[in-house]
Amino acid sequence: MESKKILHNVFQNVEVGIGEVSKVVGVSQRQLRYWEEKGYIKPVADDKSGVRRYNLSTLYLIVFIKEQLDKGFTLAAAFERSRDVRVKSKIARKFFEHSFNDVKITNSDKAYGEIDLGDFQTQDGKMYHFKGVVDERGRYVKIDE
DNA sequence: GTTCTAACA
DNA sequence: TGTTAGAA
Repeated sequence: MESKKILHNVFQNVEVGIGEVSKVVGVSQRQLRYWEEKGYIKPVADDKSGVRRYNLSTLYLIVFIKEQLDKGFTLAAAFERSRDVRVKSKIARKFFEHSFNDVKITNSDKAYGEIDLGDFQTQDGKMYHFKGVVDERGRYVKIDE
């Protein structure tokens, strides 16, 4: 199997217990159970034992909510923000679909390069090929003629 | 030793 | 939310 897919499966199947999540993230077990009761998070379904395990995406969500709480947001507001993040990520992924297939390194030491952003249609219907450039001038977009 | 539910400060 | 009790 393709190594990329293998890694994807590995990450997808990572599960962490409530004790470790609580200790590492800094959220009490009581909170995690309460958030679940509120419907904000969901432990891995296929666990008849009653012991909670969380997958990676849930772990990310827990970390995000914790960060928002630390910033002073209420639990409800924190969860609503996490929803926004998911939607925004989806929009961004859609926009940049297949855009990172080709990244040309122009300076390895300084991490300069050109990202092939692909073809984009402007509002007037014309198609252009864009490249995202990172170099000594900063970061900017370039139209590939 | 860890996690669960339920109840109460 | 924290904490505690009693069971799994």
